[in-house]
Order: sequence, then C-alpha cells, then structure tokens
Amino acid sequence: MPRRPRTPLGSRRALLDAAAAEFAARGYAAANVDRIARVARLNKAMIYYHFRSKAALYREILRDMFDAVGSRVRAIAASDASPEDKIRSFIDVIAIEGEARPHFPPMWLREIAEGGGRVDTQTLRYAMDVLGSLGAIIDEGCRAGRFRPVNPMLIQGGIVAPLMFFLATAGVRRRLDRAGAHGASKFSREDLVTHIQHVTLAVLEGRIA
Amino acid sequence: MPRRPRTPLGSRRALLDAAAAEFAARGYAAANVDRIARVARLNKAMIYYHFRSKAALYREILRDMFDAVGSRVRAIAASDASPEDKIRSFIDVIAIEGEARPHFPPMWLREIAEGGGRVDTQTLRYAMDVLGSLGAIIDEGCRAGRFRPVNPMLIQGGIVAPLMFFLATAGVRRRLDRAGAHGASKFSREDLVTHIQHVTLAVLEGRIA
DNA sequence: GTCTATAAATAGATAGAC
DNA sequence: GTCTATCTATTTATAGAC
Repeated sequence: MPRRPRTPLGSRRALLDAAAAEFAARGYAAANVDRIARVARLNKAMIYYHFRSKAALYREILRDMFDAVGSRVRAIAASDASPEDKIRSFIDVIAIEGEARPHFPPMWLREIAEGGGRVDTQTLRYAMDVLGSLGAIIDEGCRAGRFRPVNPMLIQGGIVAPLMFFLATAGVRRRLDRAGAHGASKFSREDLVTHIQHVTLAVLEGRIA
Repeated sequence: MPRRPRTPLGSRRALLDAAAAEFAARGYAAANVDRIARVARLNKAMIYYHFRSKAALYREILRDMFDAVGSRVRAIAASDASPEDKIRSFIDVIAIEGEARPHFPPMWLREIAEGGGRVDTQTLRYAMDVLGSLGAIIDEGCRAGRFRPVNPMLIQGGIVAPLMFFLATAGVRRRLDRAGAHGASKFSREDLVTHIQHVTLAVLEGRIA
C-alpha cells in the first residue's frame, strides 16, 4: 500500500536534511542522490522534482548555512554593544550556529579545501559579510582607542578555523581518546569559546605582541 | 614514435606528484585517474602498475605527508632545546612543511571533514605522534615551572587549524582581495607564524586566561 | 615499462504511470 | 507529489600487445 504524502513541502525538508548529512559526511562528489533519497524515505526522482540537480541542491544547502551565520553576524556588528562585547558575541555566534548545524563545519572545511570553486555569488557575499562585519567591529574598537589595528583576516582565521576544526572533529577526537591520546575530547564548546574569546581580545587589545 | 622510458621509477614519482595535485584540488572521490595519468604524461594503466588502486595511491600520498611532518615534530620534542623554543619550532615546522607541500593543507582539511575514515593505521599513528609530541613538550614546560597545564588538543587546534586554513586559502584570499575585502592577503607566512608563536606562548605561560 | 581496448559497475538525470 | 523503469555518461579496473 502506498504511503500517504506528508505535509506540503515536508518532502522538500526531508531531502534537504538528508542531503546536508550526506554532503557533510562524504563531500559533494562522493554524495549519492539515491542514498539521499533513501534516507529521506523518498525516491531519487523527488530530488529532481524539488531541485534542478544535485549541484543545485548542494548550493541551496550551502547558501542557507552561510546566510544564517552571515545575518546573525551582521546584526552583531550593527548593534550598539561595546567592541569587546561584539567580539565575544561574534565568537559565540559562530560556535552556536556551527553546533546547531552539525553539517556546516565539515562542509565549510571541504569548501575551503576546494578553493571556493563551487560557491555561487550569493554565498560568497554572505561569506564576505562575515569578514566585513568583523573588520567593522575592529575598526570601531580602534577608533575608540581600545583595539590595535590588526588584519581582520588574521583575527577571523584565529577564530573560525579552530572552531570549525573542533566542531568537525567531535567524532575523531573520541576515537583518538580511546586509542590512547590523553584528554583529547575533555573540553566543551563553552570552554573553547571562552578560550578563543580571551585570546582574541588579548590580541586586539595589544596585550600580547 | 614511442617516447623512451624515463629514469627508473621516474614514472612513479610523476604519478605521485600529479595525484597529489589532483587529490588536493578535487578530493578523493572527484579525482580522476585518467586525468592524473594525463598530467603525469603517462597512461592510466601505469597507475595500476605502480599502485594497486586509486585508493592505495591516495593512502600512500597521505601517509608520506603525515610521515614527513610527524618525524620532524618528533625530533623537536626529543631535542634539548628549551620548552619555549620547542613550541616555536613546532609551529615553524608545521608551517614550513605545509608550505613546502602545497597539497598537504587541502588534503588535511578534507580528511578532517571526512572524520578520518580513510586514514590507515600507520597514518593515524603519525597524526597521533604530532599530538603526543606536543603534549610531551607541554609536560616538560610544566615540570620546569614555565608552562601551565593546558589541554594539548586545545593548543594544537590553535596552531594547526589556522595554519592549514591560511595555507589552503592562498588562492581564495587573492580572489576576495580583488572582490573588495581589505587586505585579506596582505601578510606572509612569517607574519602568521610569529603571531601564532606569540599567542601560543602567552597561553602556555598563563599570560592570558 | 608503457600502451590500447574493453569490461563492468556506478550514478546523474528523465519520461511517464499513478 | 510520488514512484518505476530506463537512458546515458562516466570511470575504475584489467587483459593483453608491444
């Protein structure tokens, strides 16, 4: 007997979720549309009904993820908090959004490795928003005499790279732990965020170099 | 007329080089053995003559890279330099080896995203060596009363993740630069290494948190 | 050691029924 | 909206000549 259709666009949502998991775990090329459909408890043809192609499906997922992070970061930069608090929030948001979307960190890592060759203009804009917002926060702190001018790319790298690394390696770290490495997974996202906040502010306030 | 064979194992070297470039740029699944052979100015069948399979070729490249970094790091940990200098050298070596092997950073990023599912036991051992050596250096510094006990994984993440990120994004950063982001690529590997050295030592010596 | 030719499997995409 | 069946292209891998 045929299953009854789910709520309108429910199948679309199911496909997006299954696809995000597949793309994150295997990467674009190794991802398999049949498997995506099966996980979503649907047929492969539904992917081509809701999306144009495997590539379009991928781009939509990536765009949504960058959009979510980008808009939250923009809001922080535009708020009237102090530069220090903005930096803390910036770090918090990257970590929270990254943890709330477990498929984002691996996909981000893969795109970096890819050299960004697969990101569309829209997605690139979101990514640049993040860097631009961080730059604006730093500028503001400099004008207020509280930050030293530091290359935003350097600051962003010190924040985002470790965060994505740690979020993407939750699984491996547990394996390393069991294999004998000491305490590889013995700290939480909050510990890491606090650490990065302290380091980043120390750098920006010139308490280090 | 048939080209004459190159020096013994010259074809093997050519295939390894071409394959590293292909795997780094496209990832394992999207890499194409035909293209690897063409770039090496050889025939696809030569890949199966020198290596068992595409997968074996991939693992050999990955293992060589981790081996090179692992053994240099082990040597640093075993030297009689001060803990501070060992930390500096550790960071230097990761950066230098990563820059000397431009295909390593992207492959590293992809493996992290993959959750390490493709690394063989040998390669995993090399990777654990790096973390183990860093842990030993930190322990030594602690016993000498110069470092605070900090989770090695936290320190390693703060060093390796930004380095791999920056080395892997040389190309994208130039594109972002032209697209309007300010000064994205306006610093060198030395600048970055110096920065990471300062930050890492500040953390280990308890001058931050 | 190196090549040609080909086998065999996989996987993206579409047509058309229900 | 959902599924079955199928077309087509790509691609790993091998057999065998030179």
